[in-house]
Amino acid sequence: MAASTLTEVARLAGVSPATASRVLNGSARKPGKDITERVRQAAESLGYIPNAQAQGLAKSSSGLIGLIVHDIADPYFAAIARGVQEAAREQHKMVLLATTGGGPTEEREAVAAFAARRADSIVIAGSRSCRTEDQDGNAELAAELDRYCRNGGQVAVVGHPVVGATVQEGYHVVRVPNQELARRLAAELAAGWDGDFVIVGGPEGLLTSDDRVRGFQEGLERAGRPQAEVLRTAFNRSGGYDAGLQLAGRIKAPGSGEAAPKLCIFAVNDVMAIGTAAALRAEGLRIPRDAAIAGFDDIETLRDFRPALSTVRLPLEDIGRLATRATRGRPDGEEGEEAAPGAVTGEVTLRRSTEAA
Amino acid sequence: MAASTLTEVARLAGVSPATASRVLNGSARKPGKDITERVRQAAESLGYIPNAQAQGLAKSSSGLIGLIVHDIADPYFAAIARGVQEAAREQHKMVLLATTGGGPTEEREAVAAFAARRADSIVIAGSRSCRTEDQDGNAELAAELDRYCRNGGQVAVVGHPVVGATVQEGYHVVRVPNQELARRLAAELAAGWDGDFVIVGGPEGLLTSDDRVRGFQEGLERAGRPQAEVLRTAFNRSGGYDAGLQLAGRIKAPGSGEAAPKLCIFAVNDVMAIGTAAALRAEGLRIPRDAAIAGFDDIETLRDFRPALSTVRLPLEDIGRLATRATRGRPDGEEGEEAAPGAVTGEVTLRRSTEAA
DNA sequence: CTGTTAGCGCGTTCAT
DNA sequence: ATGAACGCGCTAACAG
Repeated sequence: MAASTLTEVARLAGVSPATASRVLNGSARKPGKDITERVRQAAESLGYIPNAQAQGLAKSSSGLIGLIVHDIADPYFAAIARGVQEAAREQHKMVLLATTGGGPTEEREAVAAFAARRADSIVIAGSRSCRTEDQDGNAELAAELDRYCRNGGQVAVVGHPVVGATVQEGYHVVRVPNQELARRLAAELAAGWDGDFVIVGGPEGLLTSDDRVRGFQEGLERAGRPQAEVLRTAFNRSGGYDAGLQLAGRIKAPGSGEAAPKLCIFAVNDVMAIGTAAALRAEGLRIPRDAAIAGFDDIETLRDFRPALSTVRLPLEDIGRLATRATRGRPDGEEGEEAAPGAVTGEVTLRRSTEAA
Repeated sequence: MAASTLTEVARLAGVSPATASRVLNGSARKPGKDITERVRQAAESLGYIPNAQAQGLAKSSSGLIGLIVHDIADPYFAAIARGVQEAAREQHKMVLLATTGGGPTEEREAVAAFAARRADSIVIAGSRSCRTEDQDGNAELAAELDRYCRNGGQVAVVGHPVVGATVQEGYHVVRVPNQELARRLAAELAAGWDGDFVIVGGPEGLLTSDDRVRGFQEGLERAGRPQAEVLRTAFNRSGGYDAGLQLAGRIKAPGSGEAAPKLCIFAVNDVMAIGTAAALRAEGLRIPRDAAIAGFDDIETLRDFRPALSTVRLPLEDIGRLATRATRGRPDGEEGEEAAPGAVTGEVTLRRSTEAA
């Protein structure tokens, strides 16, 4: 009852396995027209499906692309995954998924698993961490990637290079201008807002979060504004919610004279911003009446949120696509000096959630 | 520069490949304690990573689970994917992802690709279609699945069995009580709403959509209400938006005497509902003041949407988990007669978007 | 242009 | 308890 093999097909067609292979799977030189047809029919009638494992073993290349995310249900990663998936399809490859929760240890395991499967390339989409507790994990992850690359694997990382990874062939980084974009967001916000700013950030050491915090502060400084206080919390909705509760208390508590300067909250990603907004609302506050709020990423599913969330648009899907393509050189016969892997740019998008009115 | 092999490890440890294999990968009988240690060290120092392709070839089983979705960026599928991923991890397997856009032809290709990779099991998460245009595609898909199962593959489908698929060993269906839940939703809605109902459904022939439409109509009927008009549109946000525009015109246009009965709109999934709501808003209408609206699925990311969306909560993550587990028998040594694959239940969740006030 | 031979890296019988 | 030999299904280098 096992699937039929190439040998069986060959036998039925009355040819050698090699010939059958040449007909059915892409080979340089094509057999005669008559033979070709016979083999095709035999394969058809047997319902032959090539064994990719065996092909991989023989060719030492698996047609697999490994994708590492923190959480596939997070719309940020889901969007990137879609881009990766598309690019993979262009390359006639399949995507292997690994969800790690963000820890370097689990990421290392994922890389090892991909290496074991002989994935042709690996895309790492989650933010890097440089916390001291992750130091050892990062080192091991770096070592694993290093080995993977040395064995001919291709790696693309979104955002930041893995801490401690040796730059080498096959190791690509799709840089995301988080800092610069956060700076511009701060600039535009500062231009239309008189009150104070507060930043709701992820845990210190999360590079993506840190970049955005730093950029935002820079933007404030250049605008002649005082630095914003930074609240550290989890890098997800519930972290945003917690911060929101805290801020709500603060907004309502003090001698809130009618002229108390309103707060503008910058959450370092949209999902956190939504959480923060939910908390404020739960505490009876209105946006942007009682406080303004801005996010980052411009998650598609959140675009219908009201009041519309000011944010920075990131081409998530493109990022996934670019990362995947970077692991393959230029798509189908283009040239150029390892042409810029396609610069990622974002766009500040001010909406109602930060309107002063 | 290629990765080191088991043979190399064995040589370095001064043992035979067979022994090395027994030590490094799970085998019944364990070699001597001293040998074991030597092999371990050799493997360590060489950075040995087993070649899963070769293992798979030898054992004819790949440790792979194939997951088929319409679109991984759709939060519905992303949630299911998370569940699948978790269950896969329990089974020490990896997830292979295929995005098909929903067409049976692409689904067939995905199944073939999974079969080629010798995936141990396949989870199909997208809704089935029984449109006549998909008839041939369905038949081929069914045939492909059939063959896959006959070769020992395990299949789990979420919602409906593939149209035309032969029921057989290894073919599981995780049933989702869409119809019943829609019926209950209609009942609860009817109890608190005097106006008319309209249904925003997906294209006719999409089984999930059809079930929900049918169930809703049944619920209305049992409540003594007239059948609702059904608008057919795309099964996604933009489809919902289009329907919303149309409905907005209708709501505003007629001799809208102050006592015109308000409309309650049931969109067959949350994403469509959000689209519809966005369109109404864009046309200057308010929810639930000018019209009520309800969805289906209770997508997590959409829970912070305001006004809070009435919907039917579906345990999406569990569904993914159950489907995956169904392909494996009971998890790690449980017993019972192919115990109910874990019944999926949902819960009507009324929120502000359908408040009569 | 076709068939033959020899591995790819590993698990698993068998003997020993 | 260990090692030798074979086969998983296929591709690639040869030979014809």
